[in-house]
Amino acid sequence: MSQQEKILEEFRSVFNKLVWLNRGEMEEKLKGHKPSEVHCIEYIGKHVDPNVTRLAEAFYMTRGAISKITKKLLDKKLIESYQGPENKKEIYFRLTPQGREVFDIHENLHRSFRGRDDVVFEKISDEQYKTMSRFLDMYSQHLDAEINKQGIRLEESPIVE
Amino acid sequence: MSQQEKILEEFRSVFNKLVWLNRGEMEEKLKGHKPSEVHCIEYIGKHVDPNVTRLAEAFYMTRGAISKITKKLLDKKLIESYQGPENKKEIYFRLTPQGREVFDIHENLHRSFRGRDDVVFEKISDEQYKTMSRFLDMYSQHLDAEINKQGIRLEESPIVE
DNA sequence: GTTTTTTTGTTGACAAGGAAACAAAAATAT
DNA sequence: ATATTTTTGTTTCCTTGTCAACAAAAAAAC
Repeated sequence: MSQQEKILEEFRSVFNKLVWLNRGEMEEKLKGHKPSEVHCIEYIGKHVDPNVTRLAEAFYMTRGAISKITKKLLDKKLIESYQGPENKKEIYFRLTPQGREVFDIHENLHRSFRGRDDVVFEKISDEQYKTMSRFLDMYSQHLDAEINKQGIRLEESPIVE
Repeated sequence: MSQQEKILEEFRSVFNKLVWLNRGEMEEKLKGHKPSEVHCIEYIGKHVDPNVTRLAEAFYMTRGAISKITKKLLDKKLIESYQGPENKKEIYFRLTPQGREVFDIHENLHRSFRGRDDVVFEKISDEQYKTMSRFLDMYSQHLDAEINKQGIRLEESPIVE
């Protein structure tokens, strides 16, 4: 196995563990709310004039899927919708007081997760941070370029009728 | 945003891009086979006497889900099942020649993905590798310990009737 | 050796999310 | 100004995976 594969595999493993570990506590403290619902609440609480389309883009999900989630949140009175006077098409969301409660619980959980893992991050020097950050930036840029190539290639082979 | 959150966010972003980018080509080259099916084929091709339970554990999925996937693969004649003489309960899988073809295509794709990203990894020095690897190891161990705590806590609160 | 418990694989009911079709509104072209 | 195209949100149908219940086999307890 190459160094490349080893590093990526380790990333993946750490991520899986992190997700698995956090989900347990999440489910316990936020019983009755699905992860995707909490996710939406978090986004709505942190952005101005969020709508179905923004949420979909942020989560790499379809508008249809988000539409269903926000509908459930509206039914539960955790969010409410509003519109601007100059646009009758876009529908924005804001948290209700009950939604804000869920939002706060979630934020506190995140803080506690961060605290739990502090011991690890304290041992990282600034230089080590920089090394990793630089690597991730490089990789990210490289992938952006490759995604761009893909995009162009797709456009270059249009459906002919 | 703390350094901790920043690094994790960058990890997540790189991963999303990687998945997104690779999936495109995968779907193109392995048309007619779902990602989860290919995933199972890969595992079956690389392990001895794989069964539903092993696959489920490897992918963090339920046995039910795996059972359905392997059923589809059996119908497509990409895998076949066999049993040992001393055990009438466990059912193992192996690739058919057709399944082997899919396996090989998948392996080649992986090689090409690796080649595509070589430019990035070539720029990483051995020390930088070590830094990242050490960090990931530490984090991984820390999470294992935390998961253990969770496990114990769960066992300590049995359902009383 | 018999009984109980655990493991293994399968199935059916259910929920989540994607794809596509759609209507209404907005933006753009002409 | 009008016609066309794009954007936005919703709904329906379909696929995938989870959960719970189950039967058969194996393992463990007694």
